[in-house]
Amino acid sequence: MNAVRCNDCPIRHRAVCARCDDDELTRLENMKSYKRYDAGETIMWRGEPLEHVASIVDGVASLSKTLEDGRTQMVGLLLPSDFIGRPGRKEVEFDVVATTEVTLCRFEIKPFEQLVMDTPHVAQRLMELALDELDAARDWMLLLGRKTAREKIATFIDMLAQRKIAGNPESDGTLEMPMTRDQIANYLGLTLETVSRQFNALKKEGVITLSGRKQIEVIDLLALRDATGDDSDGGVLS
Amino acid sequence: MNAVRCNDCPIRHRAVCARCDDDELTRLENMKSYKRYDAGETIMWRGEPLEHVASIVDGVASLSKTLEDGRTQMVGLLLPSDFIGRPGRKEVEFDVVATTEVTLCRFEIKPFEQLVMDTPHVAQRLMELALDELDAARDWMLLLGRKTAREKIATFIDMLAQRKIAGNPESDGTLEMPMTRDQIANYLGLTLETVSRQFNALKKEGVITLSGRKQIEVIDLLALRDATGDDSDGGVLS
DNA sequence: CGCGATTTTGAAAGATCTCAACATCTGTGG
DNA sequence: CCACAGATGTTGAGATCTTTCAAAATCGCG
Repeated sequence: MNAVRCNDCPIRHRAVCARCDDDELTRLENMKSYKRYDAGETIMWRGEPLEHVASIVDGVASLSKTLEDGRTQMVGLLLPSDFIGRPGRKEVEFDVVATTEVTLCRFEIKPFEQLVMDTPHVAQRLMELALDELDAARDWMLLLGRKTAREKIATFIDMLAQRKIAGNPESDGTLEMPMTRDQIANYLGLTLETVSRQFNALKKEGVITLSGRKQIEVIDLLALRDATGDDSDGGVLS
Repeated sequence: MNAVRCNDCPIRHRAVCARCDDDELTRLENMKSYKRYDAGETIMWRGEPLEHVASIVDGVASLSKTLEDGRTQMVGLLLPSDFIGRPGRKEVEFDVVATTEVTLCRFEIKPFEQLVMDTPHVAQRLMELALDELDAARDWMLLLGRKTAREKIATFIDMLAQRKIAGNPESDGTLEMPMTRDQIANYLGLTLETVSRQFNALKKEGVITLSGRKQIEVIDLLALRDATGDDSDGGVLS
């Protein structure tokens, strides 16, 4: 069921195949298969042998690690065009879970690794994606290690806002959160109660409004930015 | 002052040049230069244009990020053979500071980038190093987000112990900490007082002994492992 | 030996978590 | 179309952990 041809793919220009020429694309086209997962479904378990690598075509997935006693921490959030799995790794290092409904474009690992050996375009793009993830992970480390609960929540909302703006310039400040309070807590290194309290504190102060379970509207973006604790000049110069 | 020839280099087999053949090595040999930094010296400042990339030949360096009000968090620890800087990036994303005395093997970024384009061996190794850093960053996220102060300290000591054992099999459990309490605190997302208290708590329990400022001896490795909060089977089978 | 830097220790404040009850949402079946 | 049930989210109060502020002790270098 390869409904979508690579040239029509929504992530054609950002995924691991971004730089591929027509020949390379044909080769990928022949080895790919789509697979859909429901929200909440586990895509890969930690320790499982790695049989496929994949690009996220649609939806949001998370990577998480768990301590002996069950405490868990998300260590990555995968959005469309992000890549799952590493050539050269035999096992999955963490649980990969579909946060929303997710569609993957999968490749069997053997032929994909061969492709990476053959085509610098793919290897290069894979490198860029890995470095982007590393940057994101490091920002996250600062958040996890040093930010207060309030700053964590503000940063999280700000991140959603920026992504929304980037994707679709005419934004009215309304956002949809792709996660439950519990998932947000696991993302931010908090408990779900604290997440709830901080959301409602920002609401009480008039920085945001909440409606339904997943709708947020940003009322005062400056106040929100201020609450993140980050340097104020986050690249927003004219 | 290129005292050391690549073939005699202590990190020859692990650094970015690990897979290079003789021709490639000659090319690197011609573009490299060594530079030494004192403990505490800043190697690169955040936001600085990236003019060199480098391998750590000797010593320990750290990457850190800082919040508006001065709170700082280390986001990486660089040991010999680790690589500083990314082809494709224009700026340094964080402060790089020499934790101990450090010797770098530096390459100017332009010719190095050209080399990466030309030689899959270097690109491939760079990719592996980046993925290793990503794994380390993710383990650190779990620590920062979910571990208690006690678990953080135990994990830190265990990490030192494992590195010591890996480097030098006949180990007697005596370790030298490469950092001050303050630096350890910045690494673990704690305050220096909490670091001190947790070290002394482990000492009081007979898990470790402390002598001088930087000497630790691990008395009860099992108890230490137990205190890390990690899965007990950390790859120590057979 | 003495001084500055680092580390330890104490006490109190503050933040987040835990446990528990209650409220609200969503979608399913009558 | 409504009512209901389970899942999700909110709120409260107290416990716990870590930080903060302050002072004293120790280390190691000159």
